[in-house]
Amino acid sequence: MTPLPSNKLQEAFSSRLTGSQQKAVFHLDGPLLVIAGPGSGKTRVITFRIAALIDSGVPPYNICAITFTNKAADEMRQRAVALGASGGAHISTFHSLCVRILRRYAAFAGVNPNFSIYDDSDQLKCIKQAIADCGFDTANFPPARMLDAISTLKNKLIDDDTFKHQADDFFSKTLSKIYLRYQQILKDLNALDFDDLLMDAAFLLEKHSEVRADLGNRFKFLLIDEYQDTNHAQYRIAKALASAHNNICATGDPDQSIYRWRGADIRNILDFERDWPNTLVVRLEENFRSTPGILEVADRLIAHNHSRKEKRLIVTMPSAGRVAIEQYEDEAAEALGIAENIEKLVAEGVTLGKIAVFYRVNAQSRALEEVFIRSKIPYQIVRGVEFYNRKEIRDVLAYLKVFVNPADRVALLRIINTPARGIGKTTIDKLQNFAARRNIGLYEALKHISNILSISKTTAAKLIAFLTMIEGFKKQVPLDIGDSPDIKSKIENRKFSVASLAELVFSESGLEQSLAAEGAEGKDAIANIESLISAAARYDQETENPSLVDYLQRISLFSDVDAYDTSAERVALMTLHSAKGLEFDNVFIVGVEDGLLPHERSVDFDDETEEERRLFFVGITRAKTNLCITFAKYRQIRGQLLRTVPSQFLFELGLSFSESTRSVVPESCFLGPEQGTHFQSEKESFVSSCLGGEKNYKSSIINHKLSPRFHRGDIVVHKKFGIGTVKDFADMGENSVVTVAFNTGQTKSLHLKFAKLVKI
DNA sequence: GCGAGTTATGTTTTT
DNA sequence: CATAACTCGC
Repeated sequence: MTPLPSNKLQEAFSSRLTGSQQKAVFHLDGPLLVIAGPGSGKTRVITFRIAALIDSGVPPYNICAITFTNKAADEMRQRAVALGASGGAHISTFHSLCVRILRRYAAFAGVNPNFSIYDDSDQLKCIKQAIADCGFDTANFPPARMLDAISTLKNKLIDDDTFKHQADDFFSKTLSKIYLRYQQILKDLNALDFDDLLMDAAFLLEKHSEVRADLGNRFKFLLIDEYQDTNHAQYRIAKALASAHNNICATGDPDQSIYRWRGADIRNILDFERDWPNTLVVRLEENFRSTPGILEVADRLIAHNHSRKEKRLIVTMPSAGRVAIEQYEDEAAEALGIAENIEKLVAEGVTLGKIAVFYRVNAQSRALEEVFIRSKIPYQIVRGVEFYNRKEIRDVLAYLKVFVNPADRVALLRIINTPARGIGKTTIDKLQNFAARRNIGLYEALKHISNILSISKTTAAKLIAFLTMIEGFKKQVPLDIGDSPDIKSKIENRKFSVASLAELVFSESGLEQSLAAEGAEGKDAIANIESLISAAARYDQETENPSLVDYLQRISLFSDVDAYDTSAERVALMTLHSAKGLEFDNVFIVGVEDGLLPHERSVDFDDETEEERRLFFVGITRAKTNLCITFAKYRQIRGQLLRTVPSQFLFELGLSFSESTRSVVPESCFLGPEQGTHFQSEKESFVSSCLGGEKNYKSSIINHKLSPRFHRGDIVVHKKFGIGTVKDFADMGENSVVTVAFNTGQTKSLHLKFAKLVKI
C-alpha cells in the first residue's frame, strides 16, 4: 500500500534535494517529523511531498496541508502546482480548516453555519457585558485579563462547563462564572471567537466518530508546517484527523517557537515521537539561506537558551555580505541611519523589495515611516488587519454581517445608528430591555417595535425605516446553501457578488452621504471603502461560488502578512513575529534595547526571556546576505524620552564596550566569523567596568550615568504639577520613586522613570 | 439625540 | 502618546 512516486519524478526531485531532504520527501507512508533549523527548506519539503504524493497516485483531494498563515498557504499552493502537481489539495491554516469543518458538520457541532467570527474588539464588548451580567466590576476584573485567561483555557480545550468543576479558588470561581456567561452570550449572538473555532472543531472531531472517520477518509495525508507553534487544541485536532491512518508529517524548529504566549505548546513537537510510534525523524541541519557571518551570530545568540537541545547551523553559503551593529542617538536618528543604509544599498544596485526592517512592537514603525516619507523611500507596512480595523470598513462589514447573521448583536448595535439616523442610547436601551424581557434577539425585537409602548411614534418610524432598509438589502443575499451540492446546482443560475452588495450598502445606507459631508477625513474614509469594494470584487472573481458568509468568515481570519505584497518594489516594515517564515537579502532589526527586545513584560521570567531570544533569532535568520542590527541611546516611549540600555542580547552576539566613548560600539561595528573568540572576555570586562563585579548591570548604568538623585528639601519642577518640594526619595535605580509636595497642595509619589522632574 | 471637547487610562507579540 | 470613555451644551 505504500505509494511511491514515479522514477521520473524521483530523479527530477533528487537533483534538487539533499540526501536528508529526499529521505523526508519520499517517506510517504507513516508518521514523519522534520526537525530543521532556519533556511533548511522545511516548507520546501512539504511542498515537494505534496507533489510527490500526487505523482504517486494519491488524489489531491486526499491531501491536507496546514500552514501558519493564509499567505504561506497561497504560496505553497502555487509552488506545488509549479512542481507539476495538479491543484485540489487542501492547503490552509488551522483556523480556516476549522471554519470549513464546523460549517460542513454544523449539525454535529451544534452551531449555526452562518456564525460570525469575533475578533478582539468584538470579544471585548462581549466580555464586558459578561462581567457586568455576573455583577462584577471591570475595575477588579479587567476585561482584557479575563479574555486572556479564557483564551488560555480554550487553547487547552477546557470548556466553560469543565472549568466550572475544577475552579476551586476565588479567582477561578469568578473566572468560571464570567466564562460561562461569556460563552452564553457568544452562543446567543451565534458568534465564535478565534479560540472557539479550534476548540469546537476539536470537540466535534473527538466526540463524533462518524465525523472523524469521514474526515480521515477525506484527508488521508496530513502535513503540518511550523509545528513548534501549535497549541494543545491544534494538537488534538491533528491527532484526531490522523487517527485513522497515522499519515502525519510535521515540520518545525523548537528554536523558532515564538507563540508560547498564545498557547503554543513546545511539547507538541518534543513529544511527537511518543505520540506517533514508528515516527521517522529527519533532521535538516544545513542552512541554504544565510551567509556564514549571519549564521555565526545567530548560533552564538541561541546558544544562550538553556532549555534547548543543542543544534548546529551548518553553513553552505559562501562568505559575503556583512553583519553590522549600529548605535544611534534616538529613534529618529536610527530611522535616518537606516534610510541612509538603504540608499547605499540601492546605489549598489539592490532593489527595495529585497530589504526589510523588523521591530518588536508596531508602534516603532512610526519613526521609520516618517523618515521614509521624507527620504522618498517606497515602503509597505505589513499590517493587514489594520485596514479591516478602520471604523468605516468595520461599519460596512457590520451591515453585511447582520444580513448573514441577524443574531450578531455587536454588528447590529454598530449600524443601528451609523450613520446617525436619530436612534439614540435611550431608544436602544428600551429596545434591549424589551428583547431581554421577551427573551428574543435584538433584531427580532425590531420587528415588534409597535409593542414597545415607551417608544414614541416618531422614533418607532425611524426604527421601522431602518428595519425595512435592512430587509431590503437582505433580499439581495441568496440563501446560504452550505456545502450540499444538490441544492447548490439549483440556485446556481445567478452568480452572487459581494462587491455589488457592499456597493449598494454603501450608497443606500446613507454612509456615503454622511462621509461625503465630513470633508477631508470623510474623503479618506470613502477611498478606503472603495478599496474594500475592489478587494471584494477580487474575491468575487477568484472564488468559484462567492458567498457572503464565506467572504465574511474569510476576512475575519486575515492575518498581517497576508497583506504583504511580495512583488512590490518597496521596503517591507513588519514586526519580528510577522517575519516568521520569510527571507530577505537585507535585513535591519531596530530597537534592540533592554525593555524592547527582550520586551519589558517578559524580563521577569527566564522562559519568557528565552522566547524573546528565539524571536530575535528568527529575525536574524531571515537575512540572506546583509544584516544590520541597530539600537538607540534614547527612545521616546509613551511620550516620554527615556535613556535606554542596550539589550543583553547584543552582548550575547559578542559586542564590545568602548571605555573611551562610554558607548557599546564606537559608531558602528562589524561582526564576522573571524572575530569569534574574543567576545566573551570583552563582555565580562564591560560589565565589570560598569559596576565592579555586580550582577545587575542594567540599573547600575542608569544610576551611574543618568538617574538624578533627589534629597529631602530639594525644590523641583514638574511638567504638569508645577513647583514642589521633595519629601522623600526612594533610590531604586531606574525604579526610583520621589514623593513631592507640590505648591498646588497635592502630594504625589512619582516614578522617576516616567515623571520629568527637574531640580532647581 | 448629538457632537465637541475633556479627562482618564493603559500600554507586546496575533490566528 | 493615543485612544476610550466621559461630560456638557445645544
